[in-house]
Amino acid sequence: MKMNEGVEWALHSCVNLCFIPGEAVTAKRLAAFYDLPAAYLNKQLQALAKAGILSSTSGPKGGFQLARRPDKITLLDVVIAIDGADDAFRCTEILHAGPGADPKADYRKTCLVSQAMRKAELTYRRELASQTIADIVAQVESTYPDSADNTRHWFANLKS
Amino acid sequence: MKMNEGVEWALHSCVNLCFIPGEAVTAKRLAAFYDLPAAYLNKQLQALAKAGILSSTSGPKGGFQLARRPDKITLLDVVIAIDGADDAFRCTEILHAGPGADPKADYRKTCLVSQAMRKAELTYRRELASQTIADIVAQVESTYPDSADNTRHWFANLKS
DNA sequence: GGCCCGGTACTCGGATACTAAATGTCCGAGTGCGGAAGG
DNA sequence: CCTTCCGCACTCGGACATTTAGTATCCGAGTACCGGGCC
Repeated sequence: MKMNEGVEWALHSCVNLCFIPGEAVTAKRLAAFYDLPAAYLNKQLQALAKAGILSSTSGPKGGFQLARRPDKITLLDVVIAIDGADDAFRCTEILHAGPGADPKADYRKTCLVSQAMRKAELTYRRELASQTIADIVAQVESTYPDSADNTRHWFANLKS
Repeated sequence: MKMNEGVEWALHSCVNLCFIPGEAVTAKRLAAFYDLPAAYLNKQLQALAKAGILSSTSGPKGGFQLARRPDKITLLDVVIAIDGADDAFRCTEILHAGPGADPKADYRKTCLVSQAMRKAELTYRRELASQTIADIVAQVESTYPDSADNTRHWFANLKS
């Protein structure tokens, strides 16, 4: 069980975009901030844009910005945009191959093993959905106010 | 985020082993029950044995059996044995590359994004740890008593 | 007849291929800006 | 001097390699049983 690494980048990028409201930021600059491969980060940002989390603009003065208020973007939204909506535990309905199986049964719902795993994943997703980008930003502001200021200045000026 | 498919097999196999107490069952027979590739299932069972969940015996009349009581085997134990203990979300501490970073800081603990993700995973693991193989077996017994009997007979007799 | 011993068949165990997916890179389509030309 | 138009530089967007991890298979090490030989 390994989550796409782009999720980390996407979350941090969303947080950083919160510090630069109303302005399009290019993938290159977001990548330079953490010294990430720009082209690959761009790909992740595209996924966020396709999911309606970011809005993108082409051409000079183009870039990405949040498509909606940070308190309307949950961590689950970002995870699903980058990593897909599929459950980690995939019930392949092996019971179908077992003796005395009902060919028309939907074991994804009736199999108790599947139910137990699904139940756990549900709590996971519920927890992710309960936290928003705005929450993270607020925590950063209160816990590391200097860091927040530094980030703002870095993106405001061209140099670090 | 995709979990190893062997987890499903391992869980079902553990449940089935509960129906055959005190007897070693070969990987081949466990695989035949669901028409799975025997060699690959064997590999998963080895992982369970290495984790101390199953005990293995070589030679004729050999096979696998539960190494401890089913109510002492949590779903988390099985997941970790097959899929590894690493968190799905891997904090690569990209903050280290950011401006104004503290080289000696452990961002896996201080990074708020990492904390938020870890918090969600913790609830997931807690939920998995709260359910045992014995719970699943008990649910099967009460919900599908016929299925439980069928399984017992299938393993008792050589034919289905 | 009973005991011992070797061969055999069967099991797990780990080393070895194969396949899919994540990771990383590259080039093309589209767009706004800047400058030059003309009025 | 102001307006218009063209070329350019910069951006996202998706198609294309590369590397890693998951999937699957195979053969060797070990062990209990079974049969024959010996006492």
